[in-house]
Amino acid sequence: MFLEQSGNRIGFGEGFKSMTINLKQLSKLLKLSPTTVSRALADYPDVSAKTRARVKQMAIQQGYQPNPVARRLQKGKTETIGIVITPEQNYFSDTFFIDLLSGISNQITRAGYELILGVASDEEHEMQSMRRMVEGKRVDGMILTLIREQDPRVGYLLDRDFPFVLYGRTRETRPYAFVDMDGKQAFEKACTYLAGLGHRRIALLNGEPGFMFPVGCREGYESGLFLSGLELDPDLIREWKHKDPSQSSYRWTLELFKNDNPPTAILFQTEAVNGIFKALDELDLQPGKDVALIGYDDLEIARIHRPSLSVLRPQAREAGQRVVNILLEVIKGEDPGKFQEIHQVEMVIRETSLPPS
Amino acid sequence: MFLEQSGNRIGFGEGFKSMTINLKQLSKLLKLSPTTVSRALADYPDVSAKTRARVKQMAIQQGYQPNPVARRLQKGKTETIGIVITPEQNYFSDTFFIDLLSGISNQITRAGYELILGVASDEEHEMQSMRRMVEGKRVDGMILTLIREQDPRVGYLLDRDFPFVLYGRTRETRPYAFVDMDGKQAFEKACTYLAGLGHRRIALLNGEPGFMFPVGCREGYESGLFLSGLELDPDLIREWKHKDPSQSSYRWTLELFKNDNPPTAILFQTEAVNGIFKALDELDLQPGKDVALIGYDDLEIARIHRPSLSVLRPQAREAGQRVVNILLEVIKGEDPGKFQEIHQVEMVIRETSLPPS
DNA sequence: CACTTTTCCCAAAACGTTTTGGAAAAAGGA
DNA sequence: TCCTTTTTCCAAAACGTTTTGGGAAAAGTG
Repeated sequence: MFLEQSGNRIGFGEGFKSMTINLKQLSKLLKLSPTTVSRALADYPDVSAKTRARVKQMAIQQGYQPNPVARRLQKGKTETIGIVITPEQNYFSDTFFIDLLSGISNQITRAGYELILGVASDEEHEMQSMRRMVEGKRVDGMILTLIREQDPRVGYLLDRDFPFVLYGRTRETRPYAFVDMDGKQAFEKACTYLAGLGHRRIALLNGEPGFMFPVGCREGYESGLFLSGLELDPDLIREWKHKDPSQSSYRWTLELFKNDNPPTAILFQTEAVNGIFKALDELDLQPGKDVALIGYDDLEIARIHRPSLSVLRPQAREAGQRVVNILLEVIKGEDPGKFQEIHQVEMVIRETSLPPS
Repeated sequence: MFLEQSGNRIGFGEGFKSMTINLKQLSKLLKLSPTTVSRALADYPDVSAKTRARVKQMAIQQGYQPNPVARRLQKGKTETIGIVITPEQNYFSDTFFIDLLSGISNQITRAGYELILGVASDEEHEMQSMRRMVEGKRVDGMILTLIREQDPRVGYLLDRDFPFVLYGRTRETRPYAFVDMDGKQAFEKACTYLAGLGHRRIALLNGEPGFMFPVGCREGYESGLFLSGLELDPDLIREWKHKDPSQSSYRWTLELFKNDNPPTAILFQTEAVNGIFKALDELDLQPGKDVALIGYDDLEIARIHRPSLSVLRPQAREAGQRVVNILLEVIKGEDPGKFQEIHQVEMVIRETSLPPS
């Protein structure tokens, strides 16, 4: 009864489209000025409680929603934030990135903002897509992922004082906001755990150089070895490629076991697990039994595989939410240098982290 | 020398932000009216070639880009299209969805449009996210994926005559635009191929019921059996779950081989491959040798695995591009019923489609 | 030359909000 | 009562475009 009084619906199947009412029409209906209606809805104190209630009720009844485009023009804000993804350079390990995106989207919606997505094929298009968003005044802020050691995007944005937050870190002396996972601490933890079990030959199958994340992984690995009184053997470190995680990790795993003194344990990013499993299978080594394994990222394969894979589990969803909340602060004018968060990563012990046989 | 004349840059590291110039300023610089400048840039015939050239040159020199928000307000278009994804209900088989998204994003950018992304946790939030975009006047059109047999989104959009295109199909009598893969033809092709090799017991490990895609797969499977003179045995059909593709397909594969007369070949969606491999391994059956396998979707695992997996390969990128081009037509007012495309799917024969042993 | 047509340009309005800067009415203070 | 303060509302401007509806000058036509 309430809703059906809505004076705007004429027919049935076709009245829907005209259901949109704007501020002027709403104000006419209320016999008030657009100013007052706007201010009532925005809870300004200079409109009486009575009329505010009346306005709000009518707004709901009429299904009024301010036109976001008009609001944006007036406010000089796009209420939009941008992100560019580069599928070619993988990291699209199913759950991980989706969890991150899910956390991001969640907070963005809650703030009444919009998320616009760019998909780039390579580094150059990545920059191009970002510039289009920034210089075309299409977004108020940017979220950057898959950060490189030397990342031109960061310099670009800092140069023009444009709000942004990194998921990750880069080598840059000027202050900027970021949310990062503590890859170093994670790999250190995994490494000392394995050493504690008695492993003396622990290998690292690391991500591609050039990106920032593997740097922390390696630091943690080295620090873990040191804390456990183990020597670093460069022969036990290999790096796979984003373009082809499985193939390259397969090759490097085989390589590792050509060693006179092969590893009894491997640390790696879970993306590379298929290649490792395949290589071990070929070498007649049983994962978990003959070689201990701990991966970074808790992908589906890690849970489904038998033996199930011990992993380091970053909370991507929470990180995504933080990234957005921070970005909104930076957009408001807060000092980006204040927001530098490093999140702990938990270790999930499953079946592939046993003592050496 | 050319660029450095740009009168707007003042300092160096901080002049960037004020580099944005608007139409009024540009027109003042040119000693023309904003009208003329706007029309010159839009290639209207009522501005002389000479001034048009002068305007365009100055626009480039000054780095002028029309403010998209202002343009949208005036034009009454958001120049934005929306998509909502639901990671929980998977289908996020790495390359597939990313390829689709990549094709979509590609065409959207080329048209000067924006792609806004919603991430929903379930069916309800999916609808909610879409309604926010539509009723909040945030988009000109919607792209729908992961279509269900009875899909409330389609009815909703048709009811209010809002432009949209499906990637997939649904059960709906009113005309609507879609781009779909010919799952039926693909599975029929795969099925007759296997039958041609001599397989007589061909199983189907199909996607979750309720969604539209598995319906076509089953039709193709049944039709393939029929064309090959084989009986349909309901015992050879099982369905895995989106929530947990690997686990459920693992269970159902084991189930299939409890049969007195077990299959010698399995058709399935590649997402389910991990569970199948695992089950076969446990049963001491060699993929390709003891059981022929053909998956739908050419994921990375299909190429990396040994033996490599024969697959049906949809051209997701091309489909994504078509979806956008069609949507732009529908937004222009073209009849959606005119755009109903079914794309062929190619079969890639690798190592898991041998004759029965 | 006088008239019509074409070429080229522009002032003003419009898109739908929010913000600015009052102003009228009501309430409070003397 | 008169003056001041508070409350409540609103007209007009602004955001940066595009579109509308001319209008002046130039070119063509007889």
